[in-house]
Amino acid sequence: MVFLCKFLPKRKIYLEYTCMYMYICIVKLEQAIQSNKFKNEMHKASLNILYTAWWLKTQMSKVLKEFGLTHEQYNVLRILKGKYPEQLCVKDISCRMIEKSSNVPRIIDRLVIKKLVKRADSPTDKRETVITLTQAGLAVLAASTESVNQLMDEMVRMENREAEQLNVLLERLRGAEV
Amino acid sequence: MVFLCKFLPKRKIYLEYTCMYMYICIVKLEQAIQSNKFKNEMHKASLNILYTAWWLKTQMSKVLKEFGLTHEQYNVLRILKGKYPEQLCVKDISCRMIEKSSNVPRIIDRLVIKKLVKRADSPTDKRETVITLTQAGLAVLAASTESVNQLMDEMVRMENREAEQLNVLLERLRGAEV
DNA sequence: AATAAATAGATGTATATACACTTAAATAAA
DNA sequence: TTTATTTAAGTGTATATACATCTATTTATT
Repeated sequence: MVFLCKFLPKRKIYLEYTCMYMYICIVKLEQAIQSNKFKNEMHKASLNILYTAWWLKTQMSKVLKEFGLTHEQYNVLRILKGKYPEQLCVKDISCRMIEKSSNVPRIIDRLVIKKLVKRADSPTDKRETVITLTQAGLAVLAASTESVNQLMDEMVRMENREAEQLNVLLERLRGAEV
Repeated sequence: MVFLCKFLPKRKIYLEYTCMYMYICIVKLEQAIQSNKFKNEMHKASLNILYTAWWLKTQMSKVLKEFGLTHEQYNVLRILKGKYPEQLCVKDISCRMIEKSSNVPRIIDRLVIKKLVKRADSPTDKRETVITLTQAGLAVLAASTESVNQLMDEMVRMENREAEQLNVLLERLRGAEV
């Protein structure tokens, strides 16, 4: 059972939980945002996507925190791993970020301080900086990825077929542009 | 056609677009994050949800910016409207936020400065503050909601049946906890 | 009634997002 | 070859998130 709450109440007769401490296992959107006034199913779906993304991020961040990583720092490390041992410049990382408007130079600043990545000038283009994973970065990434995968396995029990269908629908949603 | 880019290039032979200016109409996740290494369909689905949420927020924020609102400020206004003319305390708003960890007191600070909401002490509980929409708040909300709805109609062409199915799958995902 | 526990809201700090802007370098066009 | 355009990375500012902590107040328990 996964909780968002910091503590379980000591009293026999509980007071109301504040929303911050409320169980994260609430499933229904209507209950999570305490509203059932949706313009239509598409409106509900957009709120559902935003809520599910928050839910996923919150769960993952709890695990990543044990490794001193934020969700975004983890994303940068994974991108670097994807091409390892090749080096990537800041732009290459930005392009691969899930949230495109992330400020990659500053995320890298923090990873450099923790000695998980190294910055160097590019030999081919003097405007560029190239980023490399350090051995420490590789180790932290491996350990945290294992924990994240374990969390996902515990948390989400979805049929492969259902996940496939979800992927189709999400791309259908984004692609519906005319 | 919706762009993320600030400008269209003046040159005949274009240089590469930087990722920040790249078209937002990329549909395929593989292309958007330039990776096709997914552990399984569920892993891909989780990235797809995070990316789609970012995409939705980015699109909506562009519209809301014309009204001087952030996505979160808009969410607070909508929640207040949902119970209008009833007043809500900060906790009631927090519970209804899509992103539960939002810091509602500070979002309200900014809405108060813009005179879109009013703060007052609760008569029944001295710890509480009650928040009310002002006439200006109602007006800005009505206008911005119209624009947002219009955007959604233009942007997303999804069958009602598909949106329903998407809602089922998202709740299935969150509810799959054991 | 006195005390312990919990709540409501606010505040402080580190990190991240959104967006505008700057500088140096690279590239296309004149 | 000179100039205009574009790119890469970084910086500054306002806002938001994540999380811990504080104070006043309310509620349950003793």
